Amino acid sequence: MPREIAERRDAIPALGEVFREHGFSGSSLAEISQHTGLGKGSLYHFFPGGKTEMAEAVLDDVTNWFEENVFSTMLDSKHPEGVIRSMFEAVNCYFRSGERTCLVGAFALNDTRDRFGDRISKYFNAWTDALTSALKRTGFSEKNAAETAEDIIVSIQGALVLARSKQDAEVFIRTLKRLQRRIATEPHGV
Amino acid sequence: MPREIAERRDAIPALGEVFREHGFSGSSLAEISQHTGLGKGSLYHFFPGGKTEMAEAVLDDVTNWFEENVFSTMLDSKHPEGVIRSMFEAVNCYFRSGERTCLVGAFALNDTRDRFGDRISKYFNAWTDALTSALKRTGFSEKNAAETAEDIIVSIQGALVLARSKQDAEVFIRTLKRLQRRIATEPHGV
DNA sequence: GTCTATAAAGCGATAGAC
DNA sequence: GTCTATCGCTTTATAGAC
Repeated sequence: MPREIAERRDAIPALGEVFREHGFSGSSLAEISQHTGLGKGSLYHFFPGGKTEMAEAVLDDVTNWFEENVFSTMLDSKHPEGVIRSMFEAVNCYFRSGERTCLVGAFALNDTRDRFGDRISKYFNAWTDALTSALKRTGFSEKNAAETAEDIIVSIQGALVLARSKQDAEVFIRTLKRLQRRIATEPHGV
Repeated sequence: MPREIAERRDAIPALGEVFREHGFSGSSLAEISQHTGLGKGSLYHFFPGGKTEMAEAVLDDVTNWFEENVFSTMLDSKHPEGVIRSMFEAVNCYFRSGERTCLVGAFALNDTRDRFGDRISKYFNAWTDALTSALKRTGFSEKNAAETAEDIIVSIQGALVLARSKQDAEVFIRTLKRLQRRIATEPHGV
């Protein structure tokens, strides 16, 4: 049986939890060390760039997860309706029905964005492009697909903010349902 | 001519800027001292509770601003349509058309929420209640008013996240326009 | 690859002179 | 009310033994 943390990538999930809970500047190496079970020596061995490199690795991991599990199928599937439904399922699962926050969105709201701006842009641009592509293939006009994709991603992010603000995950669940209802009934043209 | 910072409340705007830019744990007393022009001695004279009391004062100030300039008229005005339009104008002005983030929302996304949970809840509950009240008086059914109010606040918060993530304030401007269009054309019943 | 020790700087907060 | 000096602690990061 392999050790729990034998290589760099094994530490990523725990790192993500720490950054999600405390933010970037609120995450100390002591907390990171405790939560990953790795001493400072090991942490700097795996991440010579220190905390910054750890956060970069987490952001890359988040984006890769979405690329592989969500975005890729949205860009080329023959069944865009099913793919969009799958996106909502994946989003609901990933964010634990509103109990979990979006690390990328949280990093964007203060000067942490200055450190990781390229990765933050990349995540949201990839999501926007993939969803726009899928919407177009369900019959949305070019312009309406782009606007609806933006609307959906905006609402998901806002629902995460409001759900955590009010300590009411139902806000998130209601929002996802509302969005799905809307794209099912809305006129798809301009 | 009075001095720029002669009493506690004069420091609040600068404090707000620092917390908005760096987050709570990322804001050091050195930075706060520099940006407010107050030495540590003065800061602790005005805010004996230290950084926590400073952030509480800023959150209270934000909520008071919204109470006085936005929420109060929404709760009792005879002209709810105009009041809702005014809300969007005030929101657009306050958040500088998407260039400024929401301090309350940003605090909510990590463990900073644990320190200020009551104030964060209060802000969003007051906003939700005021907007729901105004929507009901424009003819929305009880249930639809509550859901639409939640939708609008969710979208505003999400637009702030996405605008800053993509460094594109147009996301925010487009979202406000879209929301106003929607409440003007949507059926108001259940 | 993991540990301990340690450096050097920064942190929040306090004390006391003025 | 504002200042400087300082306390005690934590921070990130490195060095070197194992």
